[in-house]
Amino acid sequence: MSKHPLLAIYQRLLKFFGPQQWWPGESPLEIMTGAVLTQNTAWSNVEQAIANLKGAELLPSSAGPDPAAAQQACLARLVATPAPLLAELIRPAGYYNLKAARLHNLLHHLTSQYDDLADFFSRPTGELRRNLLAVKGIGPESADSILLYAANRPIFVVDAYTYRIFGRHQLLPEESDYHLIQESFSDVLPEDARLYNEYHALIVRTGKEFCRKSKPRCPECPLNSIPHEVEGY
DNA sequence: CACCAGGCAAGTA
DNA sequence: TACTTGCATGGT
Repeated sequence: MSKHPLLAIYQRLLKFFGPQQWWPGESPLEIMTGAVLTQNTAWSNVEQAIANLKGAELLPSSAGPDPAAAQQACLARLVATPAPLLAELIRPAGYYNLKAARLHNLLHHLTSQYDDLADFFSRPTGELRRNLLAVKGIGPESADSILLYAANRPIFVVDAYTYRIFGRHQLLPEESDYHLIQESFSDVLPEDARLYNEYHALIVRTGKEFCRKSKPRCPECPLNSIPHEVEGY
C-alpha cells in the first residue's frame, strides 16, 4: 500500500523546503488585498504597494490592543478612498487602475452585504465562495486564496505554478481546467486547511526556485524522482 | 534589449 | 465553445 503521489509530493516538498508559514500578511484584510494585487504580478511588487497602504493607514500596520477594531477602521477608510488616490498608492503592483477598481468592488460588496468582517467570515464556505466570485475582478484563484488564507477554509488553491509544475512533470493531465485540477487534489488529500495552506505555499516556492518559464530545465528540482518513489501505487 | 510575474474579463469568430 | 487581447510595474 503506497501513498498517493500527490501526498508523497507534499511530504517531499515539506521536507526539502520546510514549512512556508503562509500567507505573508498580518490581517485578513491585508490578505484579501494582497490576493487582488498579486494577480499576474510578482510578489515583490505587491509588497511595496502594501507598504504604501499601511503608510496611509489603510491597512493595519502592527498588532495593536484591538486588531479587529483596527482592521474594521482600515476597511472603512479603504473602501472610501477615491479611485485615483488608491490607484496611485498601489501603483508599484502594476495594473493599478484595474486593481484599484477590483479592490473597491470586493470591499464594497463585503461592506454593503455584511455587518462587518467577522460577520462575513462566519458564513458557510459555499456562500463565501459564491459571493467572492460574484465580484467583478475576483476569479477562482483569488476567491480560493481568500477562502484558504483569510478565512482558513479547506479549499485547495490552483495557480499558474500548479499547472506548470504538475504538467511539466506529467503528474496531472495538462488540459484540465481549474476545477478539475482542484478536485484531483481535494479528492485524495485529507480535508485539512493547514495542509492545503502549506501545500500551495510549497508549490509556489518550488515554482519560484525551480520551475519558472525562463528556467525550462530544473535538474535540482525535488520532484524529479517522484515517479520512482511512488512506483507500485 | 526582451521576457516574466501567486489573473481576470471582454472581445472575436 | 475556444482562442486572443488589454491591463503595467519592477526585477532578471
